[in-house]
Amino acid sequence: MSEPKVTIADVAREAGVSKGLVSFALNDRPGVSAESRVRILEIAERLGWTPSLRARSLSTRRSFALGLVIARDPEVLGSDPFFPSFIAGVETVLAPQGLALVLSVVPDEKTEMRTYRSLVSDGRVDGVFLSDLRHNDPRIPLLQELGLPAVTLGRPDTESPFPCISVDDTPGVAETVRYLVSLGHRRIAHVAGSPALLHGSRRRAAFDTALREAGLPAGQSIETDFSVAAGADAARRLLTQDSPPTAIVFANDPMAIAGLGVAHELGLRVPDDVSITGFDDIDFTRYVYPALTTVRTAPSDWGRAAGRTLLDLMALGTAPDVDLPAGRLVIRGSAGTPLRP
Amino acid sequence: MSEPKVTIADVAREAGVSKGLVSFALNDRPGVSAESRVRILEIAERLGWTPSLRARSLSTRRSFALGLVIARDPEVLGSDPFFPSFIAGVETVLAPQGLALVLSVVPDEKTEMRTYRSLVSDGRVDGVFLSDLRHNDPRIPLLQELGLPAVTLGRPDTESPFPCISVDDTPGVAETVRYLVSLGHRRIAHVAGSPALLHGSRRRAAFDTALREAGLPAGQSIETDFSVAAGADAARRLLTQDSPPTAIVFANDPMAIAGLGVAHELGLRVPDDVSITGFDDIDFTRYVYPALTTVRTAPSDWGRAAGRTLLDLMALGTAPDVDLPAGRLVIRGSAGTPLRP
DNA sequence: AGGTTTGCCTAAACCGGTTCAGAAGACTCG
DNA sequence: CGAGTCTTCTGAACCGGTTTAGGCAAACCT
Repeated sequence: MSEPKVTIADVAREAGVSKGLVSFALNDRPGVSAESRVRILEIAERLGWTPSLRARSLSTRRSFALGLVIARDPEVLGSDPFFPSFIAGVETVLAPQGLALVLSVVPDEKTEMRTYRSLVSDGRVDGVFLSDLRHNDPRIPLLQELGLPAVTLGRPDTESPFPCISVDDTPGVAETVRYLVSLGHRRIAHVAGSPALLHGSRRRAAFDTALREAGLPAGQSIETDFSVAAGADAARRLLTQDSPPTAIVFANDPMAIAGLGVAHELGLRVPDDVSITGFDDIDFTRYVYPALTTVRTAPSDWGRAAGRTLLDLMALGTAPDVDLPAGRLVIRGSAGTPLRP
Repeated sequence: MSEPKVTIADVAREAGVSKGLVSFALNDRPGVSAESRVRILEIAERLGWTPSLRARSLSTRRSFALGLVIARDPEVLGSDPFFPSFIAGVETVLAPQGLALVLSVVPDEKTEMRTYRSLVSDGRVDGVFLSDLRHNDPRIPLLQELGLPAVTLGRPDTESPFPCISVDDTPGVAETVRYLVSLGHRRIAHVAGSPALLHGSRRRAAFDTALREAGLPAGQSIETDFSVAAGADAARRLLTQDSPPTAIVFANDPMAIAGLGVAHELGLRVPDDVSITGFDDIDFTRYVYPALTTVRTAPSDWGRAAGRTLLDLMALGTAPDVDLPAGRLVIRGSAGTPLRP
């Protein structure tokens, strides 16, 4: 079956030159005559030579792979389409370069730190993506100490030596709130994501600011862990109290969809009795009823940008931050004029 | 920062023995006196030696990584929580062994085949998981030819040299149909998954059989690609025709949730006017309205079983098939007695 | 002319492990 | 006591590339 792998030594012998020269020719580096170069390439081709990643790894001390460590409760992970799309985006830039993606899904943050350490000490990856950025993220100093190139998904709130790919969630949240206000809403609540996560607390801050700018009093906010279950709980709490909000801004779509379910269950009409908005514009949003008004983000663009930036960083030693265009509000049916403001 | 990596040569020098002996001691293989062994281990420990995966890879011709290639439209991938959970399950068995998971998300089947080839020729992985099994799956002969250990997720419909992890979907579908019939439904339709995918066509066959066994005439089936959008389209077609079905069995939850949305949009009451059931019991099902009656499956158990089986296969050269317990129907509110049978 | 540079190439070391042939010493056995 | 066997260990080859030091000849000075 597996015909004996042909090595550069075979090519060298066939071409009557030294191993070193073959290596030079193959990597087209100077110091090889044009004539020899084509002959060597031709012979390598004819012999069906393919480079041995393992040998190359050993001598160049690179692994030709990038890492992504995801620390999330599998439950939360499942309902969040961010990662599949993000990964698909990353792959579009890695694959052409012959780089692989090493994925780790770990249950908690402690394991996460250990995982980074072992990825490095095993030399498994040449760089990593840092997602779900947290406040004062301990992974940044860790990776700095480990000397591993990294790209952060989101702008860290601490000093960071790494380039970041970020998108400002503020405009999307602000647009949402303005839209709701323009429809006549005055009691607007927010179901926030995890306050430990930067995008969670930033969306919340954006919400607070937007209310203030609309001249409204501070609204209710409930913190969650971004999970569908927590979103449902929060919605229930908000909607079963006295004088419930007429609109709820959810920090992500899965929670908003759960909110829709809760509203229906409570016999409330959406958007007549309560308006609901989401964030991310996942696949589902178009197909729930009423279709979800939400802010569109583009996870696969993140993936592409992150991949490119990490490649640049590794090749050039430095890479600029990337600011992705802010998400725009997509208006569908789940938000409307309140029946009883 | 990065202190010069300590190698077995350092340990050997320090212990006053040869490199070979150190290697033997470290891998605890016979031929080392108990005395030397502990001394070498002690010194390795003291020096902070850690094995170089790269060097080991080169000399043992193994990569200590397993591969998963996912060929799916990113859109479909995003709404399907199978893979995140599956991967989390796989990781629980890989991580303790120091194995990594190499993930590839590719857009189409052609790229998929190329990806397998390059994973092998690069020696990136020691084995792979074969998911989304198709009829007459070309990946099986390919992997056989490439000599790569593999585990199939689902039982292939062709001769296969690989162990498979499978679960029989028939009981779940049958239970669903029986339940609907017991509620009084007579016109039951099916929104099937992709006929190219084994689990798609098997669920459909199970549906047909179940109807027959209930003494009902063949029901309507619509084929889809498992995507939310296709599910919504199918639901719309089914529900807008003359004498629409009173119940729709969807081949997965995302489509069922879309079906729920379509029903609402058409002004139909669920379950009074139409009952809807899903398959998989994803996170969302509990939180849509009405909560989805569906069949529970356990993707992370698949992951664990697949991981263990692949490890066994690689270690022992053979591993038995695993039959996972069939999914049971989870009764919630989306299916009920038809108002107008 | 002699010395320096340049272009092309080779040999060998190196990356950090594993593995194998065989040496040296201790032990067994007839 | 000498041959044979075990155990323990060494040295070197090996995995398949990259990289460096240096050799040799032709071209380039002045």
